[in-house]
Amino acid sequence: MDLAPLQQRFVMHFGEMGARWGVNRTIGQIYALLFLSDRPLCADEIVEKLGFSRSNVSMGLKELQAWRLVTLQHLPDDRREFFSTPEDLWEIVRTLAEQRKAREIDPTLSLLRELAMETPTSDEDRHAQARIGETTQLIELLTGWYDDVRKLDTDRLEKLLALGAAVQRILEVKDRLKLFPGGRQRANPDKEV
Amino acid sequence: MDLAPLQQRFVMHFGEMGARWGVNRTIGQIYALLFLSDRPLCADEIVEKLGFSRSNVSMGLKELQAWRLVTLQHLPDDRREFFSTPEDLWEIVRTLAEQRKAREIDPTLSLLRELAMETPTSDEDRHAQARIGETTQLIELLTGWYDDVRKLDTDRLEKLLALGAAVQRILEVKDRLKLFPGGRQRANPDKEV
DNA sequence: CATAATTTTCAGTAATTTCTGAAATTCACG
DNA sequence: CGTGAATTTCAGAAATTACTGAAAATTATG
Repeated sequence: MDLAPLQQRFVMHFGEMGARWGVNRTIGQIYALLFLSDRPLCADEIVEKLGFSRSNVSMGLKELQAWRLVTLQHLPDDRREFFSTPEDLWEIVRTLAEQRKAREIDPTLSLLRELAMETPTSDEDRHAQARIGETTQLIELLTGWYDDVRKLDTDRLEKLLALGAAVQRILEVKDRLKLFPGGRQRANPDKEV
Repeated sequence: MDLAPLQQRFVMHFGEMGARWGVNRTIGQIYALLFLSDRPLCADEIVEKLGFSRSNVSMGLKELQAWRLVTLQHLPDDRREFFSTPEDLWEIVRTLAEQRKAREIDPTLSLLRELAMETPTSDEDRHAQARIGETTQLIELLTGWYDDVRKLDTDRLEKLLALGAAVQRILEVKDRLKLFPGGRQRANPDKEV
């Protein structure tokens, strides 16, 4: 491996972490390398830097493209394919969230919904189904929230995140305004979201 | 395997999914079984239901305890250990988030902070370090938000999630109130959270 | 403290996943 | 359309991870 110590440590770490994120060591390292690079790299450069076989790098890049985590581009007067990651970190976060949802959450949710339709055959089944129903609701709440916030532009999203729990205080103010009116009144204050 | 079809499908699915969540098939299935069960189960019952070896079940339960995802309890006049998952789904979500943060995010964050301190030895290094710095900031923003919302009680958390992007509209109202005052004014409106 | 029920450990094996090198394929360009 | 540079495929090897059974350790109880 031919890398400056700083980059080496980063790349190694993401190799290990890759495993926890549904990709293998090779893929984690390739991604980390491209992420740090100040220019697109071609497959042979990656082979050189990381010491994997050419075919392994080829497969890794394929998978990273399937995840939409790297993009392919051509340089003028060069037949080779060059790869890079987005400059914008938020774009990366959004892609990761999108892909993980598609791979982990969506299939689970459709199974849960399907199971919730089945007719239970015993008390045990009835309990299991109740549990499955609760789980479905909770996941729907979480993914619904996600579907909402992902529509926000980055600037608003950052502000919202920076607010953190403070948003809660603002909501309390909102509620208090409803309880002790001074301005316009809602028709039915009990009907909470 | 000795399970009603409904439970069987659920258990199988979480066996596969377990792999994506940092545990293996056995552990995913054991957890799913306990999750659906209407009463605590002992190791031999799990062996019976899932068809794994006794030792494998023992190791799986150990790991689930390390994750704090199952709790051990004793029944009166019975020497065996019984296991169950929390009734409250939110408790489960919180535990999962806590554990994944501790296993994936925290080690990454401390490495990134360390690397940000190193002295770069080249232009390439300088670019890499800038990227690492950006990443650190972004992760800090996300974990800061998480640290805030996890302190909310379940009721408030659910309401906040249900609001979704609508919270954005409320914030806009808040901003407008600051810009066109009518009530009490903050001392220093620029000093945002 | 002896016993028997229960749980854990661990060395070896089975299963799975990752990785490689050789061969096949693709593709731009003359 | 032939050439050669670049990429991909894939069968098998290597490495890793999961699982088992036998033996050891633990623990409640008489």
